[in-house]
Amino acid sequence: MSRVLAVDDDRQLLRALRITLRAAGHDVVTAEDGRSALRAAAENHPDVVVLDLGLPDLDGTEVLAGLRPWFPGPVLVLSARSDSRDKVDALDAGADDYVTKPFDMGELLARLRALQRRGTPEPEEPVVRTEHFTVDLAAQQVRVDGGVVRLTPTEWGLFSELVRAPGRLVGQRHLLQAVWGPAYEKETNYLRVYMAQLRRKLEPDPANPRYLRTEPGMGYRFTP
Amino acid sequence: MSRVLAVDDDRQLLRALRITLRAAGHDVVTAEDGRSALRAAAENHPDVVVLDLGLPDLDGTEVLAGLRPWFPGPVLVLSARSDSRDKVDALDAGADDYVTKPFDMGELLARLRALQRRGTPEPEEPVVRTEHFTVDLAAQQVRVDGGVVRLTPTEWGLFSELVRAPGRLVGQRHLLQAVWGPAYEKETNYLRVYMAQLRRKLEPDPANPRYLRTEPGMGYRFTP
DNA sequence: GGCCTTCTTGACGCGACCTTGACGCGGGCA
DNA sequence: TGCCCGCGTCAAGGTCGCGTCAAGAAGGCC
Repeated sequence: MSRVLAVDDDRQLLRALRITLRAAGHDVVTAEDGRSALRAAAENHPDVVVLDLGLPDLDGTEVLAGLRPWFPGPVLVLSARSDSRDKVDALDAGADDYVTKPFDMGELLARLRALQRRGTPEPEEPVVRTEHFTVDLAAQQVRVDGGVVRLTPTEWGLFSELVRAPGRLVGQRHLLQAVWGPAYEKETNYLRVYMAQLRRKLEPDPANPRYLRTEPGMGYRFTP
Repeated sequence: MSRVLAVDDDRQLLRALRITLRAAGHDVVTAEDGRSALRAAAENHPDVVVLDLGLPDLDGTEVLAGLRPWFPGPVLVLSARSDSRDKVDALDAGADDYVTKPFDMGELLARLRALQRRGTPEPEEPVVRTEHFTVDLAAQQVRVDGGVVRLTPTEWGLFSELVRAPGRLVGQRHLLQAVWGPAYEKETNYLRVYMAQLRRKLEPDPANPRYLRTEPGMGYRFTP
């Protein structure tokens, strides 16, 4: 989902962080001291940083100071010190959140979610364009020559499955299972009927399909 | 500097908050329960909200749910409960930070600074206009041809869910879960009844809906 | 307590969608 | 050359989902 740089000199905690973050779907990079943390951040371009304040070589605020001028993403600070002055210093040095050890992993993940929610407002706009039509996967809408074409639920299920794998061959078993369910893996005639309908609605020349190609004996392929 | 809405039923704490925040240069608005908090937020358009979870009338997450759809700014939650589950729930409900009572005022101010420093990346339009009516998401009000049209709570819940995703298809399961709760995911007849009422109130020609379109078998779509 | 609004629930007709079967065509193969 | 399998096309039947109406239940306000 996103790349996290985790910095801590406690190897056991670092291992726990790596496992937890990875299980939550993050790509994890680690560092055990301040200098390597700054180097790792510059090299790997993480989306978010989890930073322990008590590092052996640099003070936590120094790492923050080295990070902040160029790193725009959220920084969550971990610390064993619960004194308010430490929190204020870290937050004013550029940290976005401050969690005192020991902490609950679920809470850490929730705070990371909250930070990321604010950080990246729009993840992406999945729109696929071809010469003849455009497909908006988020809005579930297809336009042909500017006009909106309505697809039935089954048609959309089949079509979106193909559009999500542009240029790639999608097996008929995979399509049948994705749209109709595992019990229909043999009903290849369904595919024929609905592919014909899709071509009639979308292809400029339905008899000679250009975008929705048949791979005999294998499956179908969407070629933008 | 900026306008802060502070919500707490403890008048003494509320007074301390007002004094501290005002000394830090903020414009302060206060509320003592959930309903007046939502009203005050809609009327005063604060930049940031400090919200106590233990309110007498509404659960804290309900206030968050009422706030989040249209309020883009940061929300800092105060609570006497230090259980991790409470924190995770509040953060996932849309809170940006969670501070347990008792807390240090300096830390609270530092956390508010950190939240405001990150700013509000979502400049979401609180007002949606069409040729026939205008929707004010903040004030929860709809005007048709200049006249105010009253919507019942359920009608508004359904309608706002659609307006918040203009042009996008919203699945019936999503709508049912958002308005009635997860236990009602199968009651599609609710959708039919209330969509008919909304069309009767808003559409110029309810028999041929122009803005609230049906996508058979999938859901509904608001097209501005 | 009585009135009003709002929500829930059921029934019914209609149209669209899914399913199913039949047929023709073309390529691979003996 | 004749057969067979896979694909495309078409049409018809049955089912399902949607819109509509109305009546009963629940809750708030005077």
